[in-house]
Amino acid sequence: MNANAKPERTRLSAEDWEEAALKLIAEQGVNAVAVEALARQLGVTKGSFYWHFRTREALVQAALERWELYGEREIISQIEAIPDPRVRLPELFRRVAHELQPHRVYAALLKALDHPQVVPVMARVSQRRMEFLNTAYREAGMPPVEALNRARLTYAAYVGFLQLNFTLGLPRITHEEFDAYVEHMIATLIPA
Amino acid sequence: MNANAKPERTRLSAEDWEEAALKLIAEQGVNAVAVEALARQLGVTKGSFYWHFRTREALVQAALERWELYGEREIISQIEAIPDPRVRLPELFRRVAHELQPHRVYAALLKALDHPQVVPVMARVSQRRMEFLNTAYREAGMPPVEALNRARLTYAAYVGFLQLNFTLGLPRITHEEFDAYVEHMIATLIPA
DNA sequence: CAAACTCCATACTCTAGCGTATGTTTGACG
DNA sequence: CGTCAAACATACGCTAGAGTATGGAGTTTG
Repeated sequence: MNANAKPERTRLSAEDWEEAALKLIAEQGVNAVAVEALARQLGVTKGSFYWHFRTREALVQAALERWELYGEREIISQIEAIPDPRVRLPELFRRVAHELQPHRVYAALLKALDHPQVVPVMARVSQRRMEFLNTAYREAGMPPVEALNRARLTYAAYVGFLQLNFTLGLPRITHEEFDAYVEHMIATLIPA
Repeated sequence: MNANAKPERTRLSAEDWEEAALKLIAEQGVNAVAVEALARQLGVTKGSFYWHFRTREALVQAALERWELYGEREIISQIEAIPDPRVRLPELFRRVAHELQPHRVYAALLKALDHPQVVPVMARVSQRRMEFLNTAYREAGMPPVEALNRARLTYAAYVGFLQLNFTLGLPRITHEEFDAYVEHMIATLIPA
């Protein structure tokens, strides 16, 4: 409950605020990003905030852009390193399934789609990921039109899963059940 | 811009407020449900509202329960009337795909999943629908475990589609493309 | 070491939106 | 046609949270 989560840096930068905002978004959603609350959490007051940002909206914007920029480099590059295209997709499914931490922000943003600022960011990110899936399916030997639809379907299933299991806590699925579900997805959505 | 959208009923009931709230939810989300704004829209003032409801929260609750109760009777009963189980699923897909009006509220609630009141409602509704899909797959001849996973996958795809195309306005899909996508879903998710 | 800039505290204003208190109209019914 | 309760108006209080004004402490630089 204390305000000293971070090792008590003496002075803050704009990036510190953005990181804190992102953390708060992941934990409590975009609406929870209030300047005074954030300031308390960082051990300072509003006076600090309004030196770094002109408005609250500016902070949210900066945090979202930061997430869009640095948030998803890892997985995609890891997957692209896999030579055989036919191994790539199942591997992608399994890795995404088992590293659910990076998806926290994405899930939080999904349920904050009221907010006008998050819509364009999510649109861009989702679009890029779907195009990645699209080429992955084509490289696995699927004809173009079918690949596009399959990419849409796959990504919709991903988004829907986040909503149904992260946000809604539908009847808590067990680990074994979850693994079985993932394998079922692979069997259903990836061509033999 | 005038306040006389409805044929100017002299006096209102609680149900009128609930309906208006639902309409507002569908159009602008749950957060837009403010009592003074709603009152203006109905041509009255707050004084009326606080006669019918004890609090704003009570209105939202009543509106959600109303939606949960009366909102989805039609489609399911229509589908259950189809005798052949193997025709049922494709038909369900196509009808759901082409009557996107009733899904407006569901989509609006999906992006309002911050709000604590909507979570249990959405959990119940989603759960029921997934169980409906589950039995549908079993009756179509699919083994139980696979049927359950396929139901999860199908419903996740549905939810994700709403998010990606309603809320985010991803590159506006054409009618022909959309029909092709639906047929692709049917071919992929429903056993031959 | 003094000027100048960066970072932050304190104290304030302003607005939106919920809720309350209390008076006023309408309409059904004896 | 008077009565009483349902339905509404008006005016107010209250809080949360964004934004402002201003001054001071800490750090860098000439």
